[in-house]
Amino acid sequence: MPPTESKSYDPASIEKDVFALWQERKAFEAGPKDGRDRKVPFCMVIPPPNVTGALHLGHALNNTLQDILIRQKRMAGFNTFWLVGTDHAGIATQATVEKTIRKDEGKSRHDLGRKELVKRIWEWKVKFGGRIVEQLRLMGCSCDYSRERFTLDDGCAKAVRETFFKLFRDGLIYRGKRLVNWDTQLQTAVADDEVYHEAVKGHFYHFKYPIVGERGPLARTNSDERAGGTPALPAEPTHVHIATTRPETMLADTAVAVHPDPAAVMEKRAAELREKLKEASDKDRPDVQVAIDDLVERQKTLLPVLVKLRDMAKANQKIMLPLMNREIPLICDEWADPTLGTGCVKITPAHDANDYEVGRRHDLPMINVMTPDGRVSDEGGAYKGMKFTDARKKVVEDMEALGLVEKIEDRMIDLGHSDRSKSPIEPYLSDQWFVRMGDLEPEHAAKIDGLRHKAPGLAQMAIDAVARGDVKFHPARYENTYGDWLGEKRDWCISRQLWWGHRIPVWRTMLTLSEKTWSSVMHTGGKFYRILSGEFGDENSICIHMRRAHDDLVVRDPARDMREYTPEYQGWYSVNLAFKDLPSPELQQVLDDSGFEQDPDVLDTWFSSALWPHSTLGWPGASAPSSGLKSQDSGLLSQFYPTQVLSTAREIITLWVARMVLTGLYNMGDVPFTDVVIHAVIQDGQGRKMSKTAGNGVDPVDIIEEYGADALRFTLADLATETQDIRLPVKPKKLPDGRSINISEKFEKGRNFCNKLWQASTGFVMRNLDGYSPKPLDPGSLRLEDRWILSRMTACQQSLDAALEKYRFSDAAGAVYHFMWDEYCSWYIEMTKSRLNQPEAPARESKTTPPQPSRYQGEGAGDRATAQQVLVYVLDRLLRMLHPFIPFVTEGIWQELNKIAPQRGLTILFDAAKDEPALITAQWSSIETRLRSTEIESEMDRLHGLIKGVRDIRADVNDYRGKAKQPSVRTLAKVVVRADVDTTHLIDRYRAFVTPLAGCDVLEVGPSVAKPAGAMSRVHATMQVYVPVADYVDLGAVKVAEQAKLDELRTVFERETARMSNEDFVKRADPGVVAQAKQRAADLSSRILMIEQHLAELS
RNA sequence: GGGCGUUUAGCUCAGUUGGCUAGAGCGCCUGCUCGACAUGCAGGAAGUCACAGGUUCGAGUCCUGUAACGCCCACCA
Repeated sequence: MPPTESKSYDPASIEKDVFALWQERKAFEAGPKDGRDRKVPFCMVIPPPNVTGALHLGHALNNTLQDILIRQKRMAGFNTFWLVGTDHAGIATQATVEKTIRKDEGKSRHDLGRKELVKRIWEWKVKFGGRIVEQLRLMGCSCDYSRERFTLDDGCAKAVRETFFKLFRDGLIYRGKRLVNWDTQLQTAVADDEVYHEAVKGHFYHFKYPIVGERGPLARTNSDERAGGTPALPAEPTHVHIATTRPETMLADTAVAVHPDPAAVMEKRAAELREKLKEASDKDRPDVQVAIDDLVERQKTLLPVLVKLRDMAKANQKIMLPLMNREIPLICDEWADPTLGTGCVKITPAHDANDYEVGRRHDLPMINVMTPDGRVSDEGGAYKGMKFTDARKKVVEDMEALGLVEKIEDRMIDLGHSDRSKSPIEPYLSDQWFVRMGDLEPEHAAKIDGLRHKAPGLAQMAIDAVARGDVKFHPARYENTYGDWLGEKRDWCISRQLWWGHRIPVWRTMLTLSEKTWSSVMHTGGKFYRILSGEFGDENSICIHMRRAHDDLVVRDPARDMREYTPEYQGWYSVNLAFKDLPSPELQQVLDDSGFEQDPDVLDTWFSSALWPHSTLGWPGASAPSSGLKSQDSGLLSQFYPTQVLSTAREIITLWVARMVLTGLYNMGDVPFTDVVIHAVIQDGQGRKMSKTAGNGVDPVDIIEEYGADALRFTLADLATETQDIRLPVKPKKLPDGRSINISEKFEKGRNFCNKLWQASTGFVMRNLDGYSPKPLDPGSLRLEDRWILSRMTACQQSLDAALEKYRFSDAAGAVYHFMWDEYCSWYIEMTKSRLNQPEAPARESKTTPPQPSRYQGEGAGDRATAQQVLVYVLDRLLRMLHPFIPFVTEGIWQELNKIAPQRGLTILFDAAKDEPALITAQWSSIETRLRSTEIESEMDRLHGLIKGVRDIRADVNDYRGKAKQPSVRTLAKVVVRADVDTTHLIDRYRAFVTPLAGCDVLEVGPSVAKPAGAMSRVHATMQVYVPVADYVDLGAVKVAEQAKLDELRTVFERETARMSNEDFVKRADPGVVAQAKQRAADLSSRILMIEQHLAELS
């Protein structure tokens, strides 16, 4: 693009070419061959997006931040590697493909079968799975696309098997009956965090269960008690009253519980409430009072009954479960809260998490009345086969028929729903695999190599790593989220009832051991024996786990521990075989013949993502020795593990970050990364989550089309503060093609910024380079403005580096934004214009002052060349600083600049510019502190003060003229500046750019120049600026303006003097602060004096 | 219920160990098509820093409490 025509920057015109250039140069690949010595590694792994997904704004933000980091490090000479890939995302992907198949072919997954479905999903993945990575390219993300990974690829599969095997062998994986959130539609267990709660309309059913025995209604023929009014039966309860929102689960009740000390609980609660009443606000008081009244009533009427029931429970009283006609015990358990409901609670261990715990405490049977598809199971008696929703109606009807329904209340119920299918969750007892997170017996823990730093368990090991500072969070507050969650040490359910994913590498069967079966199973010739004997591998590749059904006797090494038959081995065993490697065909045959079947479940997607940092770098290696489980060096692994930075959203700190730390330590003996950057969540303008369904989301690809990739990136970086949420006002926009998209005006900031840079570079700098030839310069040959911009440039570089160091992206973007716009464009470029426009003419010598020995030379021939040289040099440095944020436009400009001005050093200050054909791998600037000069900056501030003062007066003048409907004044005829000698020299020397920038024809300056009549003034500490304005406005207006100025200053002055007259302030404040205040007060006072004088003269 | 966070200009947000007259971008107002840029230039108005106390010479900043909002976790027979 030749710098001839003047038009706005068009991102689309260069983004594609620039990206191709980067790829051609293989700039993204780890260890780029660019001749630079890149020894120090810098590695990040991308949080793998779901392979089904499309880029959303959260991804855009996160990947912008990562790309900023990696680009900066690449320029700084690190051997950078940004690993990219996608996640197979079990449920999401399977659901997506199942849905298409159902729509297109009307078939379910069961119609297709497991093998076929998995094949179809792979086909789908190959065809559509590349979308999100393509979108990363659109954004300009400099990932190493040549090493793209997938959590279900062979390398990851190998890592998964190895990890599973190790955990299994170490006794950290177990299979147990546990309550899970069951999604009856997808027929899979759903993790707690995949469940959302939603209030739905429901009912609260009060049932009566008859008490068995002499006192109960089953003995007496009649029961006429009603709970309303006075209780007739403190002594003789005949029924237990329970309340439930899920009546159908009563089919699985195995007890009813009452609290062991109801009186105490009620009293304690009452005391709490009375305490609360004392401190309650007026608003809350009535509610608290109601609660107290309720409780008092309960103590009167309900407590005697509960005490009685408690005693009966202690006497092993039985209850008859209606409908099922099953005797169940009345038990004492603290779970039954006497202040809630009826004070008694039905216990359904197989269908409720709390009841499950109660069941375990009291050794109750666990009866599961639900089938995987949400129907009543064989255990449900007459209700067998009914859908749960239908069973509910029928149960209530039947209870009513028996007269056992006390009442039915309407109630809102907060019900768990599956994130995926949106169907209600059923707590369900099912067989699942778990990773043990809690602390182990010390002897057990000591035997596990993977538990580093003498950790007692997996969770604690990961907690300690952060506590030690091996992993740091930014912002630091997220360490709490991490630590709190891990601190619960809840076991991790890793099995999913899906077909898409890493299948659990365990083969299972049941064996009967008896004298009769012994030899055929365990002995020579027995098929199982071939496995036991080590024919297919030793304990480092096969782990055998036997558990006897009736007493949970565990045999870990049957080959060693069960050599000969003894009667004590008799029993039913469940046998689990875990293999580190996929079974060979021969072994597979043996497994088939011996009745082993592979577990049908797949692993939680997070299991493979947890390994992402090391599995993608090559762990466990092509031929990991099966013995030591030491990682085989794959090159990448030793070079890049541990990685440096992980950037992600806070919602997966627990699900993902914590588990990566855990498996990293367990498998590698070291944390997977040293720094975790947690970015904010982008919400819409009302603070709502962006979502497809709500239609309030912004598609980054739309933004790229509308504003350009750089605009997207810059704006996001600019927004990336340390807050937890970012609001982004969203606006719909209709496109010419009729499509409607969401945009946000926020992105205009980024677009405008890129355009500004483009205009300054191609429209100004490059167009003013004729005759450009860099030559050695020393600081003394530079003019004030040259030294000033170099000083400011250095300041910018300092702020930028410091901000990036601390992952403060918004500060980093802001620093470069203001340097480029306010200092380089608004001041420096403007200041060079007079030099560039008058190539041969030396700067005029002052007429009012004799020539001084100048501190700033170069005001003559060659000045133009110097201006060009500095202009180009600063642009060069600016492009380097901006490149991580807005890579496309900066690279585009760099390429043009290379053609026009390939050499761009300040030769004496720096080595001759190296040949840097691409900005992406150009060198990051080091900070040259000797270029920084606060003295220069403050001198320039004085000149800026003068220029702003004159502009200010002109704006005032035009304001008054506008009101009088007179044309505005562009250039003032004359400006008079009275200043001290030093300032006079300064201004005089630089009048060449002061006059045009201020906008005046004549500039008079001197320590004692005559003050013009009828002038507006601006006063500073070292100068007074007077602009005669009688020709433009009437003096009344001037007086008004001056008076306003005066009033403003007086207010501030009063505040300042009040402070100064405060003895305590003078005595106690930091001396520097006091001195500052003194100076300020003196300043103000002299300015006030000058304005007062000026006003007096005007009158 | 537990934890974390937010509350500063009309909007979106900065404001680091307490100390310049509390800032930026957008929007608004005034004026500018003068040779990079109207996606621009010059200037301006606009704030009881949520509220109430406290500590301090001094509080947007620290402490206590209150209110509203948001997020995460747990739980709700």
